[in-house]
Amino acid sequence: MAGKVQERQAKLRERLIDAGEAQVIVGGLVSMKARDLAAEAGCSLGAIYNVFDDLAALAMAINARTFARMGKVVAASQMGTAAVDPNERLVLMSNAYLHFAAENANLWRALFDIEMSTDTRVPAWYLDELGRLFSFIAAPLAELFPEKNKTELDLMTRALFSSVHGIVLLGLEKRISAVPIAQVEEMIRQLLFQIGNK
Amino acid sequence: MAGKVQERQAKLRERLIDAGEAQVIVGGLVSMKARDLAAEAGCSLGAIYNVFDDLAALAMAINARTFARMGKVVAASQMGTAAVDPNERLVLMSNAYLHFAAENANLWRALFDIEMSTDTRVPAWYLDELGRLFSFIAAPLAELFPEKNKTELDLMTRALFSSVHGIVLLGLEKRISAVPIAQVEEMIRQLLFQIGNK
DNA sequence: CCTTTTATTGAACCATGTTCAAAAACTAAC
DNA sequence: GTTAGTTTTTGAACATGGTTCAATAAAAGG
Repeated sequence: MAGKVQERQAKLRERLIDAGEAQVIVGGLVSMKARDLAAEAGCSLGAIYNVFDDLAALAMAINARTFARMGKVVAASQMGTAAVDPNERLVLMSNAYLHFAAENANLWRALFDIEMSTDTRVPAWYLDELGRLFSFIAAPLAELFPEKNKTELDLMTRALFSSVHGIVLLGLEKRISAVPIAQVEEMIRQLLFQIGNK
Repeated sequence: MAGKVQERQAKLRERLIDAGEAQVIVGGLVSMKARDLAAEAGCSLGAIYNVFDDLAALAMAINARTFARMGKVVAASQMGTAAVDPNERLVLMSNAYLHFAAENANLWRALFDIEMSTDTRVPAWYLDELGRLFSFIAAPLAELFPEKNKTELDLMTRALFSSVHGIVLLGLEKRISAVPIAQVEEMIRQLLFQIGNK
């Protein structure tokens, strides 16, 4: 049986991702410790490094899961809304983003905690997922601004995503701003309706 | 001489902040190591802990400097612009913020790297500086929206700051978006002019 | 001077990511 | 089934780095 090792390692990978995810949820990325993971996943300390290059790689595997989950949530917010006002579609999408971030605060933060730790390139799937997110935004925007070309729309899409991201980011930062979720929603709604008002 | 020790410690504090700041500039907050700081500041390892509770406290002292410097830059962008169109004033301010962030990337990032590390409260001066930043934004906004009350303006101010912050944040994240500064400026300009268009 | 108090020091402690020589498990050949 | 070779797994050991604290030095008081 050639695939026996592969399979066992795949199982271990899974268990480590599970354990890591659980830990990130309760204590954030910084609380994810190699020895705890090994204990939780029922493997030796070194075994982690048989299936992941380092803990950053494990963190990225967790991020892949989170990103996929978030993608589904954002996509779901647009299901059957083709006829809905584009502005309102953007609000629905942003609220989906906000609520995902609020309900998965530590996992969501981990998504954007990749850069400073290592100097490896961001993996392709990450940029792909981000691209998918952007395309969700671009669709209603294209309806709102049919006169804009691809480049202009692209810039606008990034600007809008970044803006909503910023509002969610600082809105969830209890330490700094401490705004209730409903107010964050209101900020997003205001921003998006201003944008739509040409 | 009673103040002799105080004075020597104050000098050491200063040297440590200098050394730490220099290190953050070149390698980010994570590259700031206790032993390096001691060597650079010409003191023993333990001496750091005579003048700072821990490295997080030193990081905060560096942040205090950075924040003050940034406050000056933003304030300067508004000097003598009382007669200028409020929209344009917001653009000037945001561009000042953007350029400060771009030219002081690691120091600027350190400003927002306080929360996850420790669970101590954000110091008062930090919230004060942030409040000052907000009030700079609130002034042109109040001109643009004279009908809004204090609460509404406050919400709008936060939303706007967060939006610009988000655009700057992701715009500078070379790893993720890789947008030239001029395009980031363009994003901010578009956003702000949309906001002003009632 | 000697004593007491205060400040400074850096070796040691602890936590934690990562490695790698040795052990274990597995495979193939006979 | 046994041996020899190969692959996988292991966890003790290493490297790094923040923090502490007993020991030392400096300062103050008498």
